[in-house]
Amino acid sequence: MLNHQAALDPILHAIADPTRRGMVEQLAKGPASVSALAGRLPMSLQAAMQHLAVLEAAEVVRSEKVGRVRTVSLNPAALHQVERWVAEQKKAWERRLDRLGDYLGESPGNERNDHG
Amino acid sequence: MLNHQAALDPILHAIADPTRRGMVEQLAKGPASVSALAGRLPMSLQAAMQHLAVLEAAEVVRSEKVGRVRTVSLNPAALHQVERWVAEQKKAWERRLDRLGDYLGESPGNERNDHG
DNA sequence: ATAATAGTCAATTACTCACTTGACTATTAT
DNA sequence: ATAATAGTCAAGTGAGTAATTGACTATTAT
Repeated sequence: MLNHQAALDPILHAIADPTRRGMVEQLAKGPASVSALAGRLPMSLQAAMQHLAVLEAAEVVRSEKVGRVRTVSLNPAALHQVERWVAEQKKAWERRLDRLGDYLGESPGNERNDHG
Repeated sequence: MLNHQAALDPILHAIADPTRRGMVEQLAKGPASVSALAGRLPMSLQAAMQHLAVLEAAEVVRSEKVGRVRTVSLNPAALHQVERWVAEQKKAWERRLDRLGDYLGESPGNERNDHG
């Protein structure tokens, strides 16, 4: 509930869906139109557009309309943010393991947990 | 809907929630009991346990009960998988930019999109 | 033995989500 | 001008989610 990193929320929610993740994978290879993206999917164009709207609201994706075609492209910055958060957690985890190693030296025993 | 990377789905869904992401952040600093995790949160213990169940089902977290206390700890492998997927997308994106650079040489112009 | 602690199970509720269908607007091709 | 293409808006449905409350079981402390 606390504001850890506001934008991560919608970004992660957006890419948690396999349909939307598929769109991101397609877009990683280059921009595409709405119908190109929707074309492969076993669902209505409208459903695909709703997925696109979720991706765009999360700023995982940007789009621009020229004539009657809207071209969608990936915004790598959003993925970058995910990568950063994950890296931070892994770093914290490894820092802890290092500290454990220092304290324990070579004697094997139980880890100390922070319960309470 | 297609099976891109089965386990990513529940993992990303699990960490898309700010409460659960907060738990992961706490666990990155070291294992904790259920009540230690729930303690800080503005919700019932039961609600916190349901979040924990989501994290555990996704294998973002593991837990073991000794006596009356269940100790929860992070499974870094899950975060690793997220990192890998994100890295793959970024790699594909950069590969494309490189190719574009090759084709265009030095002349500035429109990018070619894969519509259709 | 009693009480406090730590966790669990189950049922309910309000809300969100992933679709659907149907009607409609612009743009481009014939 | 007509038709086909590309996208949009809106309303509705069924399933899933995040929370609640209440009742209950083990374990540990006094």
